[in-house]
This record gives sequence, structure tokens and C-alpha cells, in this order.
Amino acid sequence: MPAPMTETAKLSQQIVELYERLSSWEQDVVKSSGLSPAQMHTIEIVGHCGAALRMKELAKKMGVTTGTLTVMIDRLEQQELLRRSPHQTDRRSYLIALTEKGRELFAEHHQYHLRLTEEITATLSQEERAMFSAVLGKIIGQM
Amino acid sequence: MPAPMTETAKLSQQIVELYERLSSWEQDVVKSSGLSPAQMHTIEIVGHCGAALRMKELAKKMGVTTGTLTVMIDRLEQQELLRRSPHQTDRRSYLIALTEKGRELFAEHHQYHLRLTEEITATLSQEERAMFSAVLGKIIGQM
DNA sequence: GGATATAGTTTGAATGTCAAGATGTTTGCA
DNA sequence: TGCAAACATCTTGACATTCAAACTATATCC
Repeated sequence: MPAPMTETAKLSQQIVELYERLSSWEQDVVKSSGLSPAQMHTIEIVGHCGAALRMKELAKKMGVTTGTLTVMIDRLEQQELLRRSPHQTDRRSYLIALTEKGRELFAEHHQYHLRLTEEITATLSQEERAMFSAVLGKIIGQM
Repeated sequence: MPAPMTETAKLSQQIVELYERLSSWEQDVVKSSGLSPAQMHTIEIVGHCGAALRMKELAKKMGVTTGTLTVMIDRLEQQELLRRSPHQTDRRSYLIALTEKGRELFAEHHQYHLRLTEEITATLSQEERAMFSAVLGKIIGQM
């Protein structure tokens, strides 16, 4: 007979489970786009951020080194999904921004996220949805 | 002025945000263990599953090909974190299970997860925690 | 008993990753 | 001003991850 599980243990397990499922969902969706997961992640970060970013800033947001980012941006630039433009006042820097094609890809991917969110929260009551959002807000604030 | 965000859009954004933060938290924790993220992920899946698994089963659970898994298991076996043992009735198969050292690593990592869960849910009321768990259960059931 | 399917490994190619070093630019200070 | 130090990015070399496809050994089905 398994030991009784504490409330924290159950929550932890559920969070891990949710993470795993989101992860494999994302993997499936990305596969159909032709990009690698890391490439799509880059598009997502740049797209979500909105404003153009320096390499250094983007690397920090993504948790990779600038060396890694250089080749990532090279490839995405070859696919015309984003563009380096010279920084106005700092000639060492580039500003990274999505092209029109990149924005379209980002928008499409965003729609997938919205659809998933609708699906997985479909059975929640109005009250549960509101409370879930409030709790998520608190949790994210703690991290 | 930004367009008003629908409730679904807000939830979607929060889920993405939570995912991102869990992801970078895990990356930091794994870095301190000396293993790569993929290696730790393998340990987590095998450890969480409990029973010994065939290569094929494990590959499916992890969403990788068996070819990928072969070299992953090779490396983890070299580090004595898990072991291949012959399948009792099918001589084509191995059963993959954690060693004592692997179980210790898994237990330690599991403790990190518990601690994180406690931290991020610390400000929730008893009621909120219960409801959050119930909603997570529903959501996971929908995926 | 032989054809076919299955489990796992190997190989070759592409990508992702980092640390360390190189290049060009900016900043701070003497 | 002019030079040293800091900074942003890129390059290089090494290794990990990943897949598809070919390969080996075993199991299953007729």
C-alpha cells in the first residue's frame, strides 16, 4: 500500500504532469511548423516581447549565451522570419525583430495556444476559471 | 491603448508564463547536478514511473526515437545512474531501471520539486490550494 | 520452417550548446 | 585628448541531442 500523499506532494505531481503535457503538446505543434523547438521558442520570445531586442537582452531572456544566439539568429534570418537591424546609437549592437513572415508565424502559433487554453479549460465554471487565473497570478508572482 | 484582452487570452498568457518560469527553474536546478537537462529528464521519467521499462516504452513516454534513447541510456549507464537488465521472456528487450545512485539523485530532485511547490503556493489559503488542485486535475484530464 | 514484424543498436547529418578567444565599439578616467 | 577597461557580438572547437534509415537479433504468425 502506498504511503498517503501530502497535499504538497500531490500539487507538485500535478504541476509536473501539467508541465510534461504542455511540453509534449508544444513539441507536436512545433513539429508541424518545420522549425526546431529552439527556433520556435526564439520566435515566441521575440514575438511576445513586441519591441526589438539586442542580442544580449534576448540571450538573457532565453537563458542561453550570445554565442548560441548568434547561430540561432543566423538561421532564422536565412528563413526570413526575423531581421538584424543596426542599433541607432550603439554600433556594437543589433536590434532583433520579426519580419512580416515571422509575425504571421507567431500569430498562428499564438492562435494554437489560445485554442489549447480554451479546450483544457472548457469544463471549468466561470467561477473556477476566474479563481484559477487569480491563483496563477499569485504563483507566477512568487517565482 | 492595447485592445482589451479576453479572459482566454489572459489565461493563455499566464499558462505560458508559468511554463517559461518552470522551465528556467528546472534548467537552473539541473545545471547544479552536473547532468544535462535531457539526462535529468530521463532520470525523472524512469524514477517517477517506478517499474522497469523497455527501451521502446521509455522512448515513447519521452517522445524520442529509440536511437536517441540508446545513446542516452549508454551515458547514464556509464554514470551508474541506471542499468539495463535482460528482459525475462523477450531476449530482444532490456528493462531499464535506476540504480541506488540513480534513486538517490531522483529523490533529491524530487525534494527540490516539493520545495518549489511549497514556495510558490505559500501565499495561497487552504481553500485556494484545494481548488487549485481540483482545477489542475480537471485540466490535466482534458489534455 | 520460412516470411514478416518487432526491439534495440549503429551511422551519418543537422542542430543546440557552451567556454574561450577575437574583433570592433563605447566608456571612464587621467 | 588619448588610452585602458568594459562591452556586444561573432567565431571556433568540442560535445550533446536528435532523427531517419540501415542493420542485427529475436519473436510471431501462417
